[in-house]
Amino acid sequence: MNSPKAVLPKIDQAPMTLRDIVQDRMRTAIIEGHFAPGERLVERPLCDQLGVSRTVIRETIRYLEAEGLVEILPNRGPIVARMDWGQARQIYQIRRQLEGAAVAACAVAHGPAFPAKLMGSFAALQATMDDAEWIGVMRATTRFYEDIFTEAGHSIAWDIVQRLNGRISRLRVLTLSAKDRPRPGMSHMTAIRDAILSGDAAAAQQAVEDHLDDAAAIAKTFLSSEEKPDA
Amino acid sequence: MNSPKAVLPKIDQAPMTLRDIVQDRMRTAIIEGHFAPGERLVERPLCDQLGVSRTVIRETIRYLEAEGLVEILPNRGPIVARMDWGQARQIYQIRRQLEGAAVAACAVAHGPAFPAKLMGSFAALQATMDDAEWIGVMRATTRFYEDIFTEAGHSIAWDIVQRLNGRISRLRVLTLSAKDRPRPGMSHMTAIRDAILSGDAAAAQQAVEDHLDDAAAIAKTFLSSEEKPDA
DNA sequence: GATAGTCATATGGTATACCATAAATTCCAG
DNA sequence: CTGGAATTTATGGTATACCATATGACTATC
Repeated sequence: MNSPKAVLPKIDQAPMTLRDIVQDRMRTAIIEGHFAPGERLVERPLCDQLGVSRTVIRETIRYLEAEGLVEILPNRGPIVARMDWGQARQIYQIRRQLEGAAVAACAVAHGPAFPAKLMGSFAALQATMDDAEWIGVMRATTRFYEDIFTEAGHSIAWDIVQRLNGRISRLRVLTLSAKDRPRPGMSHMTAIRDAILSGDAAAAQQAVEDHLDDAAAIAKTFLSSEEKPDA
Repeated sequence: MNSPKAVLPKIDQAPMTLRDIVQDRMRTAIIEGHFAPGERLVERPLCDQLGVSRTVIRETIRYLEAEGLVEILPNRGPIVARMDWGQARQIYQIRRQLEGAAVAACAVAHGPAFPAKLMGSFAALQATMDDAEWIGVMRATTRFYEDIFTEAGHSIAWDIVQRLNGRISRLRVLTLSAKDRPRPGMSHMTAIRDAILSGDAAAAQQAVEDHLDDAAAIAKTFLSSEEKPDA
């Protein structure tokens, strides 16, 4: 009755409620920059655009508020969360700790099937580096790290890191498109991969920390220049 | 025209929307154990109990879902989030990193007014230790750590720690009421306080890690015994 | 003409009623 | 006793109405 190829690979798998769809759409819209930070998220226009009721929109906004992607101004309503260097600095610091621990744990504890898997997601990452699509690079980077966190068994830390990444997505885009540096992260990524595969936890952790220190430094220049045009 | 003393210090300060109140109530109800893990949270009864509309309840549940206190079963609805040792282990591990970093930063960077403040919240904590009210102990502990995180400027990490604490609140109660150990945490707390006030970052971090390793060990015995009655 | 007061509009917040679906339970027939 | 159908229950989803507040425009008075 259905398509002949899809026998029963996945019928539904995810009940995918309307809320989930809207959540996903709005989250990616914010992360990918279709809404600017500080921009108001007016309910009724969103209802029209997405074709859903206010209830769904409001529940979604609550969820994204808890995620830190949206903030509520008293008597004004929700806006896309803003970000200053003070917050970004903290986020990079936390990522440093969590990602460092994850790669270290992964380096010493990965199973026999893992190297092939990591090489795969690394190759995919490398492939995205050629085309200038930052969105593809970000997704491939996410998958690469997801493999590491999953193998390390750090699922909760991965959850936290993903949310933090959502909050600094704008900065990540800026650091990726820093053209003066020819694909800076790639050498760090290679170092991370090699250290993990060779079981060198300390080196892996060091590579992650170097990578994030770099990214934080770039992000700082951007944030400082754009948010302090007066000083 | 108004009260003569209050010229204009603060009129409202917190608009305190209904959602905020309900959120707070349900969060503390879950954290303080008035709802058991796995217990269903049926919307309409909650509406009656709290005297609010479904909208508020639903938005609150979305928020708590994002916080990890509530999970949604497909086609069943929300339940109080469950917890196994695998998750708890990760949470204690993350807390170890974040709290360790916070006390270390606080030790080396606290201002001149901070020692008095910390002594105050520590004294309050000590006072709660006498009466067996675990809820008071938990609140005092929270305030003690809040002072530290705030002074260290780690507000985002504090946010994360608080949410993680919410998810393991049941375990924290169990470790607190472990009667065989006569107030075990207090010596660690004293060590943390002294190390911070003397500016010894390494010692402070070590004390935190010892404390959390202890707590995790106790939690593990509880979780293993109650969740593996068959093995 | 400027200031102050009033009014209208837009938005957020809340409440309620309604429908569809899925799951569990109950009940009936074989 | 067993299998299946019908009912109940709860949720997801939607629409709508109402109120409070904030903002901006408009008007009236000095």
